[in-house]
Amino acid sequence: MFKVKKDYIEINDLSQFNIDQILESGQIFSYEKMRDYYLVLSGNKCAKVKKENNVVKIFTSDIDYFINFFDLKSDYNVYKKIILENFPQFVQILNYGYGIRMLKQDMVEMFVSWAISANNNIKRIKKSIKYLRENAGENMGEFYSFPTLDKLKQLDEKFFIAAGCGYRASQLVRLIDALDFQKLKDYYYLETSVLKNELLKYCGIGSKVADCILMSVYDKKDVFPVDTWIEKVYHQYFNENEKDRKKMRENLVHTFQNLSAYIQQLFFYFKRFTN
DNA sequence: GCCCAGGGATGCG
DNA sequence: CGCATCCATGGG
Repeated sequence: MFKVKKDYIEINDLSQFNIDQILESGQIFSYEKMRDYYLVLSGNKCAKVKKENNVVKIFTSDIDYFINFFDLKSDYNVYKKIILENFPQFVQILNYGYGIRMLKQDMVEMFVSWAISANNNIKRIKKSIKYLRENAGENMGEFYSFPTLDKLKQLDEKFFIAAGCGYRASQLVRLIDALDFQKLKDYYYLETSVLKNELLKYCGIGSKVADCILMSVYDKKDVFPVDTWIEKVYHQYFNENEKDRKKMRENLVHTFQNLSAYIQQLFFYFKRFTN
């Protein structure tokens, strides 16, 4: 699947790694398409992802971090095979996002980013997070780091309004005020449902945002964030009359179990870019 | 002008 | 618990 070189990671199995699909599947907001590579940011780290002939090269100064970030030790062709065996009706959706992988991202950045994402669109979300990086982060040369938690705690409501966060600005201040780094790390030991109840206590984190944090930070597989796009998929493939997102989520997790988070990304990517 | 975007907080029963 | 209403902002 991959080889570690001196200053980059070489991906040689492109049947389960497509950087365009990974970045456009809506799980990451901090990245930029440059002339001949992608600049991928996570917290205070960065990687340059270059497509070459039959390989993709990930240039970074922190190879171990991005091996984990891109989940390179997992074999997604195994996941895809299991999905095809059990749910052959989704072969088209699976083929469409064949190169998607589940990113393991920066903790604080995800709490803030997913809170900003509520009732928002990806273009505006990216713009706000870029503003946070460039106006409260550290200049790292080629990019700006995501602000540290200490720095975030110094920011006021006005700052988040200037960042384009709209009415979420006051929620963000309350959320950030309540965040405690050690407590967030201790959450790793909690089971999905227990942790979700903890996350729901924070201002700005409801059921959907909690599910996104569970999968992008805490590596939970048995969550299925239901947004407007998943709602459309649900109406198309499951029940066209269902309007209760909670019932959709419960049924989807019950159906897909530990493949839920991955299939959710596939569904989202498919619905967003077809028809 | 309306509708939509990776929904959530609040209040009311 | 369920349910309705309101919420900034920019693009279509």
